[in-house]
Amino acid sequence: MRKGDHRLIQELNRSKVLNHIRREGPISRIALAKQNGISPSTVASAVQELIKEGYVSEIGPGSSSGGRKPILLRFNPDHHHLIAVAITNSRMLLARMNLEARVLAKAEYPISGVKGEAVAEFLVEHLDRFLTEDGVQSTCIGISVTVPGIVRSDEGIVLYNTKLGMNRVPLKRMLESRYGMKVWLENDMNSVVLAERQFGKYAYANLIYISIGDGLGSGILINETLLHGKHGGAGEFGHTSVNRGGVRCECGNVGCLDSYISWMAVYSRILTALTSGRTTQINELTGGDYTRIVPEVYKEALRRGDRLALDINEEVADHLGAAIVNLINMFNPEALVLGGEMGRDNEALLEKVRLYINKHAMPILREDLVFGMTSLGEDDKLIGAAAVLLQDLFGFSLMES
Amino acid sequence: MRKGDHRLIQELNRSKVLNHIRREGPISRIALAKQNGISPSTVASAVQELIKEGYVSEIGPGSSSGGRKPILLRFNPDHHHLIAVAITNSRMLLARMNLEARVLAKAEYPISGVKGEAVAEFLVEHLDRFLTEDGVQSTCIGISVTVPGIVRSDEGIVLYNTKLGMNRVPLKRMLESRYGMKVWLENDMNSVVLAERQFGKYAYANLIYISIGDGLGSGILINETLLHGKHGGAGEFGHTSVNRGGVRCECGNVGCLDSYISWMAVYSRILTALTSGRTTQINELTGGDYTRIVPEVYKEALRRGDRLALDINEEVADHLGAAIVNLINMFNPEALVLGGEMGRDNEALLEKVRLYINKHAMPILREDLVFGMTSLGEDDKLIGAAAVLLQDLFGFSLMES
DNA sequence: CGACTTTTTCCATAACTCGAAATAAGAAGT
DNA sequence: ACTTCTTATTTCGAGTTATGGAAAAAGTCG
Repeated sequence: MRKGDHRLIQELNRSKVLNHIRREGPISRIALAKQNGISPSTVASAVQELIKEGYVSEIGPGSSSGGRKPILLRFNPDHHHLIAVAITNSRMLLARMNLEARVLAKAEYPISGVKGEAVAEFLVEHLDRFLTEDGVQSTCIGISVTVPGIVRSDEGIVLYNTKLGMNRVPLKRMLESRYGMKVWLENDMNSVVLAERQFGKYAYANLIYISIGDGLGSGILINETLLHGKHGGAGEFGHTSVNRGGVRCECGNVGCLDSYISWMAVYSRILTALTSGRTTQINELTGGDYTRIVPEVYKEALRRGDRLALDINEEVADHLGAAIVNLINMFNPEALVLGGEMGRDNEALLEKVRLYINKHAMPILREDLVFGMTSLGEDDKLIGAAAVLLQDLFGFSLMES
Repeated sequence: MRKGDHRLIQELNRSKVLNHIRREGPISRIALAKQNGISPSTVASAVQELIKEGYVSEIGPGSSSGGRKPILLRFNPDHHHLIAVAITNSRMLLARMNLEARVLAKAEYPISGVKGEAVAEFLVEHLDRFLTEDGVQSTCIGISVTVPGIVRSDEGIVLYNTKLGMNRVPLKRMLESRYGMKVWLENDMNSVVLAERQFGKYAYANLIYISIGDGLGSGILINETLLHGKHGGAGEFGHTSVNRGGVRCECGNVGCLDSYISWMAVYSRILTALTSGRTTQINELTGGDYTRIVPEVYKEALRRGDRLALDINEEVADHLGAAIVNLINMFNPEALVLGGEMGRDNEALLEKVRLYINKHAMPILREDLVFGMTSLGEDDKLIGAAAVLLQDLFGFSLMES
């Protein structure tokens, strides 16, 4: 924990002023002073420094009620930029973003056959090219990387990722020594829940994000802070056992939620139905080509009211609902967000799960619970990477250094 | 959030010094300065104040390696005291305790037939008498109360407790206005997990306490901070559903863990076995008197290797094990502690659950996981109440005031 | 145009930490 | 017993930062 010295009070006040401008701006110096309980002189000197560093700009006079017009200040998101990297199990996204998590430039590369340490090499190779682009005026704050799997964000190590075959890869150290910039590393689900809070429509301090894709993952925010657990392994929602008599999972447990409601589970149920000759609109949507059955097709079938899709959806919703009610009882969150390839835009699923929650969760815990669909677009993991960096850049903690 | 001013840095340094003496003392001023990165002069002035207030005492010279002997300082737990109140569903405990959570004086009253607002009156009545005891020299810091049920500790309100019939009782406000002292209020399980960390043998920042008694409860510590959730309703471990086809629980869910492994569930299974004529040592232990079947008897039967008790234990361990593995996957804790009437000293259960964990939890999450029995005695909830107060008294937070 | 308001800037002051020096007290060698 | 060295504590001046009040700047309103 930090000690108390003059640097501490100055950094704290600076951080309070900057975040207030970020969130409530445009705003005048005097309003900043009043709303934060800091004296006008202190605000003035903090603002002076922030302007010099390019984080804040004066945008001209505001309106007055009989006196000097205030000089309004706003956060300036474009004087600096950051590099966001989102690694998924199938592709790698690179982006240059501004301090409001807007994508300024983007590149995407499929990862196929690249495993283990080679993933880091693959990243470095493409990042080299991406970073040497011309015409970038603003200064770069650093690189923020999100990866699926178990990540020790404090040490910057990818501890464990089956599909990419990564095992104790010290990605942060590798990138920092190569590029001489500060590097952040975080689990992808964790990054997205931060992003939903900061840049989405879920500005809650106790927020849970649930992603249904080829696996099932979650990111959990408690008192504005990510739940990491001892090794960064918290939030393994997909390996919650929902059936003690179920099949053994690679994680060691039995009847894992993952094996009931991930895309793989849905896909195999569709295949079983198709091979047993059941009629479904999925056939028309794909022209009978099994390889063209993807989450989008399934969701389209749902929207069209296809019986098979609806049946599967019902089953998924039941399992998911039960698991989510357990989450609600354990965490008492303010809001729950559904996302991932299977969750996104899947209104049918959202509604079914909502019904389950209303029927089974404790009234006091669900009455004012917000339950909704992800509000970030397809760049969610890039925005997540940015959110991780920005939370650290603008946040204030007694723990650091 | 607090602003940065001179008071902040002084309070922070004072808090660092005091806690360092509390945890590492006896210790000299110079060692405090070195280990905290604070200058000797600052330490000296902080210590001077702490001595004046009675929190710290000089205990004489330590040993030297060729120079002036250091003056050792120790935490003085007896210059102040606090009042701890533990309300359970069946009785009320009052105690005067010192700042090391040692019980100095204790009283116990059965609560029978007292419900709702009357519980508060009952408390006040006995507390009046307890507080007017003679011979108390040290100054009283305040009153700390623990209650089962859903508690809004920030607002000091007992939101909800079925068995005591309490509903939105503003206990903190009531006691503060009557006694003119600061009052703390916390859920009982939460208080105990704090106590296990501070005064028990589980000094982990990420700790989960599980209590099996007439109900099933948990207290969860994340990064040294209690998990409260939005309304203080987090940690309702007993209402985790483990069987979607199970019986409906009063909480609204189905197949709650509570209905499988609480004392009520065990008791009813014993009764069923007895009435169906099964032979068991429980008969000998109770002389056939069903009303004398209590958790202690069941645990004694277990120790004696009674077949029925062992069978029930196996079943309980299976359910509990599955639920705990889910906890491990969600929280990735450093340590898990088992307590409560059914858990305490129940080595058979501990071992069975440990086996289940080793078989089903993800290796990376369980390898260095500590799983053990509660280390606090029967005063656990009183020590818990003290821990809640002391955490707030000695801890430092940017949030307060 | 003058009186009044509101915002911003400037400056002397107070509070606190820090580092160096002074003081205190004991250890070790002669 | 005396000197020298080592370590701990205290003292004091310097440095840093917030603060409150005064002054300046820039409006509004009649």
